[in-house]
Amino acid sequence: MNDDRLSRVFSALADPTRRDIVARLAAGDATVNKLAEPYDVTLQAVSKHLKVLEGAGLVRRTRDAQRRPCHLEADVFDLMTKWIERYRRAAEDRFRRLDAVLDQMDDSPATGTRTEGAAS
Amino acid sequence: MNDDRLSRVFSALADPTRRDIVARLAAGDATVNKLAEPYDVTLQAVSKHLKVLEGAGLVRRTRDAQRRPCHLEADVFDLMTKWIERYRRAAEDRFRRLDAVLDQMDDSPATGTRTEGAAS
DNA sequence: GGTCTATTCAACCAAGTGGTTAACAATGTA
DNA sequence: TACATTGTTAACCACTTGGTTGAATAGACC
Repeated sequence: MNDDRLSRVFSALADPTRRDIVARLAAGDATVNKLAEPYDVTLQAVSKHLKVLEGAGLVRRTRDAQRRPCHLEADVFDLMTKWIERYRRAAEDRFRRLDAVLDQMDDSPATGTRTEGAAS
Repeated sequence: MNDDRLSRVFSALADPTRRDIVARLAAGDATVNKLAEPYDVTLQAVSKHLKVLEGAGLVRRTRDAQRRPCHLEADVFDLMTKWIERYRRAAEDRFRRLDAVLDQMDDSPATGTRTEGAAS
């Protein structure tokens, strides 16, 4: 289910710590310890965050001896931007159409054509 | 705090029902009852969802007698896309740089220049 | 084998979330 | 005024979440 995936991605990014992790991973791969350093939560908490990010497909973890380097998976961003852009564009188009209608009303204000709830 | 706002937006869109509401509002304003129709949850649940969307700045509610028409606020999408695009681009750039490094390594495989953890 | 390092798993806890039902508020209508 | 419509608020419940501590796993090093 694509819907579920989108939910997991948005949910994962709803947490500031996780967004910060993503931001830092955008600059380069890093281990769990390295990632946990700046935050004043336990290593286990960060490990959990990474599991969430991995579950959302935002992060991939490889192996390097005991280390578990984390890598940002940029592809998933597409899923989000596509969803967002789709509805943003729809909303903006509708807004423009409304503007056009209002302009037209200004041009000929006596036609009596009401546009109440016109945006179907 | 901008951080907090971003958290609320992502969190709001993490729910499929709320995303669906946004999708439908992109096609045009609607009342709470109208919005609640297709879902098999109570009106109160939908009302709560709308409150969350309003809190995230995704929806604005006006007044029309007893009715409370909901309107999609497209501006907030910018906040998300900006955040997403920023890190997507960083990740992709880094990916391209890595490609370039690997290409160069193919060209001259005997230079001995290791690139372990090079993406600082 | 023993130990250090890196990371995860398990059990627990307080707070938050999505849902419910029941009651309330506000506005139009007979 | 009484009633119907539209929607919110309040109290509650099951489940999830982000955090903790403590124990376990896995590989490197001596």
